[in-house]
Amino acid sequence: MKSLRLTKQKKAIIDLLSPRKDHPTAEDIYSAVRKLIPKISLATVYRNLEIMAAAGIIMKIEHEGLNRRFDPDTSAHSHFICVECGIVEDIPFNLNNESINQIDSWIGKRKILRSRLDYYGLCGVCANE
Amino acid sequence: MKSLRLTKQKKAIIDLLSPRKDHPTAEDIYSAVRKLIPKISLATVYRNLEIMAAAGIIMKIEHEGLNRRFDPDTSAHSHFICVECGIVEDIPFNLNNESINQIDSWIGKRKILRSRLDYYGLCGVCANE
DNA sequence: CCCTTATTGATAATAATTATCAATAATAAT
DNA sequence: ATTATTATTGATAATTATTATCAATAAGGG
Repeated sequence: MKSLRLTKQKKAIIDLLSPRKDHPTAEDIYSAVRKLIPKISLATVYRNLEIMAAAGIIMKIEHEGLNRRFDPDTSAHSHFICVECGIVEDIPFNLNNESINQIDSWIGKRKILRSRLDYYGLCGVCANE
Repeated sequence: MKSLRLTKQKKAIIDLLSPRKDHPTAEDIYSAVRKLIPKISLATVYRNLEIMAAAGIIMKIEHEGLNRRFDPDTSAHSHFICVECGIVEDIPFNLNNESINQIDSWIGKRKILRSRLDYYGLCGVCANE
């Protein structure tokens, strides 16, 4: 009977990620959490981020060209990715379900678990250049 | 005046990719094209795939957990990714623009270049297990 | 044909993530 | 409580996909 232990490492990672809106990478989180637990290992950070993502506590987000990032907001929402500077912004609207309904007849035996709608472009700063 | 030369390597890669519906990786294309040009280098395959994707001749597709794949179909279309076996299927419907319109007021100075709507789930085969 | 420049092939380098494994910490059993 | 059991950690090695390097080759223009 394996139990999931909420270690001080996991707690520190969650506490650190929770308030953030900037979708940090594992490396970002590592350098931040090191201020609290200097001896924490990068592997532990990766490991626990994956475990917590699998448990649905946080969300793993992967986008073209960028390395993996993590988001404390697990609700269905879209991201805007600047192709110039790589910033990832939340889009404050939910993905509408029309496209999902549209493909109903195509689905057949397939089972759709989730969808992802993302936007790529230039952020406010990069658009002025 | 740099010109883009359609070398026999590029031609072989396109000819090979064009009829395929299975979204092969660079490695897949490499092993296939080696039957035509045994001495072709993996680097050449990667290089030319990137060049042709940048030129808009083919499309580069990147999805969570999978390595980069290439698609001869450059039209806007969604993909269905099986989280079990990793197969990438085309969804024969276009992304509707409603979600894009919905975020108009949020856009501000941002410039949206493209969007991507993908579905994750279990394919017909994997759903029966 | 020669000259210039793009492209190739071979290989080294990079970089992010994952695996390994002995040491440690947490919980459970006695 | 003390010991036994099991999960987790930290350190580091391994992996793997992709990118960079660079001398050699090939292509096309004049």
